[in-house]
Amino acid sequence: MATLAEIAKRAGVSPAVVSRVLNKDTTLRIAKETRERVEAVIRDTNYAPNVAAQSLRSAKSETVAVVFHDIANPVYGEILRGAQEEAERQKKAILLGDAAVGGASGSRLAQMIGGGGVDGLILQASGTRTDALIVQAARQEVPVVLLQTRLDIEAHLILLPDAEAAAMATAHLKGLGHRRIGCLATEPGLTFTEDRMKGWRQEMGGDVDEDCVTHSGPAAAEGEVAAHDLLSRHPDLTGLVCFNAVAAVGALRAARALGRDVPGDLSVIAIHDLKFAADLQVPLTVVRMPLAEMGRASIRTICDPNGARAPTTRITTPPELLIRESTAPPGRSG
Amino acid sequence: MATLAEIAKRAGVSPAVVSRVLNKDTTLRIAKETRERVEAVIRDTNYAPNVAAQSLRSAKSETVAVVFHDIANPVYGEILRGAQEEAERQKKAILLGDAAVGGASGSRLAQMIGGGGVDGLILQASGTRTDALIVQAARQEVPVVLLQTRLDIEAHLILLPDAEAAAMATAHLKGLGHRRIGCLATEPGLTFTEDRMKGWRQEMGGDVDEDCVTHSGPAAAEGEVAAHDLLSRHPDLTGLVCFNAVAAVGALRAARALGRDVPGDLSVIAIHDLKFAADLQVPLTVVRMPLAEMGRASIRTICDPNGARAPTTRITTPPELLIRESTAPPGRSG
DNA sequence: TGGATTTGGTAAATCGTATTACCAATAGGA
DNA sequence: TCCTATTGGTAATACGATTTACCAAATCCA
Repeated sequence: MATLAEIAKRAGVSPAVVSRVLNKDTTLRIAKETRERVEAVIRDTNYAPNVAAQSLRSAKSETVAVVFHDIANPVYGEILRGAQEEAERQKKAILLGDAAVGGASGSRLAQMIGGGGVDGLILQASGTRTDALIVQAARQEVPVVLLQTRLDIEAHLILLPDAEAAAMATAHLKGLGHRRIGCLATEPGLTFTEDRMKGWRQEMGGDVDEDCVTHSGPAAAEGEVAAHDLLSRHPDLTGLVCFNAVAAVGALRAARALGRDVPGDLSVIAIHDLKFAADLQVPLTVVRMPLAEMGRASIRTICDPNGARAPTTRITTPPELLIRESTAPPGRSG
Repeated sequence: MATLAEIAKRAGVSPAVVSRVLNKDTTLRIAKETRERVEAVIRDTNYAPNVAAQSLRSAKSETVAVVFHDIANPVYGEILRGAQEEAERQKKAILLGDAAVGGASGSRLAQMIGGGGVDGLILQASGTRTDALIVQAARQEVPVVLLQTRLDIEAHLILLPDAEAAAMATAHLKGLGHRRIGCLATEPGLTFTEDRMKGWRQEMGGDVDEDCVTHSGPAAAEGEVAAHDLLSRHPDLTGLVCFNAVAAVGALRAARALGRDVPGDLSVIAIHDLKFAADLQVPLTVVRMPLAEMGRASIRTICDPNGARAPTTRITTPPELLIRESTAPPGRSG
């Protein structure tokens, strides 16, 4: 394993020269031949600087931690993809955490955050698991970026065009002629849930019946239960806006179980796209969110020295309506 | 930011004592009150050791790099989940790489691998992108674990029960009475492709017609093209074994385009499960692979000091047949 | 020839932790 | 009283890169 000192010895110079050549120090005055000799040794000894030493010296790790609520969630994979992309561009590495399986205070990730091993923390998750991480981050003054989740800590918040997306979905159904439209929302109290509710209400105008709103977690099974209940209580609904596509798959199951044809008897539209949305039993109409852009923005915010200080970023890339086969004009029962 | 030296000063001892208390050095003889005093200062100053310094000193990072071919691939997410789980148990952090968007020689990940910032490298991907990483790993004598991909380098190889899975899928179709069974295989030359072919051939016995085998990449669109071609050439096929579930979704599209009812005219079975396999237009019968176990094994191998030296691990957890609705006894055309 | 610049570097001090080797003071034993 | 253990620590160094301050030798200009 080569060290700076060894390279220096081989090239017949001091370690300082090697370091300054590597880091392109413009204040270094050096003879052309010396530089070439040093560069040659670096090349053919295949030298790479020790990152721990660099990190110790510079108090920077060029690494950012990204913690998800559930890595395997098909919707959020795209955020990670965007983050990865931007990290590559900014020459940062990504330390991955999954709040579902780890991240508690004893975890290596927590140690790294608390021990200066990370330049920033991006959280898509919230809960007791991640609280430990936030505490660590605060101690080291590591900037924190929250995705979609307002918390009472000093952190930068990144939001999606949630109200727009919900409005867009609702408008699509209204445009088709639907009036009695239910809402399968995400968990109450969450930042994005409230924003989407706002968009939905706005678009519904006077037609809103609070009893036609229900909430569920982001799993298909949860969506199924909630939708089953809602559709049983309100057989007159001809449209359903789902705030989460995975939950919407559950809603599709519920509709089927209740013998309601989609889109014949019931139109279903959801926020977020799914990889196989087009291959579902009923190809699902969705409003696609700029998730990759959100991932990119999160890394950008961490890397921009002032970025994490500003309070909020709202992604402005507009959501995209992808019409498939789960929505249609209301039929005989509409 | 607290350092060892500061803690030591506050507690009125030398840094050595603090370090040895933290690391539970049993050779340290210390008065009970002194220890308690030190521990108290550590606690209420909320001290956490600097990881870069530790890493520099110990030449260990407690970090493992995991590089995927495509993070967003719904099939392989489960591997990551398993790896994450085991990493948590072993107190390792995971540095994530995606060969699709980065990982080239200039990337921070490559720098970290080459600079001793990583204790091991797990590769699910192969190709020019990852070659740079392998070179870096070799230089630092970082152990490499390959998932499913035999390469001509010094590395530990982890394999799934590929032959068994293919045999199981084929046997399911034969058990239903199918005889003319096609095979939509993965790309030729790959380790797991060959193993699955072996399992398929074995189970097919004499019934195998080489012209009924085709290959495709792991994307739905690729599977669709290949399957469309195969099914057009061989309209007599009543069964299709797909080596990859994502490609199988494409095959389902192709069957539909050709007007072939699944499972009425054609039974389709695939290797790997999909999150929404049960919600597809035709719920897909699959052979589920122990992917999480593979992820766990990869971390275990890295962490076990002798692990990466042994040449190969074959995961023995048996694949699991999940019968849904894409397979049935051959109909009128069978 | 002498003073000022420029050229081409180097020495040394961090960064924070871990560990080995050592040692003063007290206690114990005869 | 003197010698040996034991107790309870400490001093010093290495890990590898970076950077600031400094400086000898060569060159230039008059």
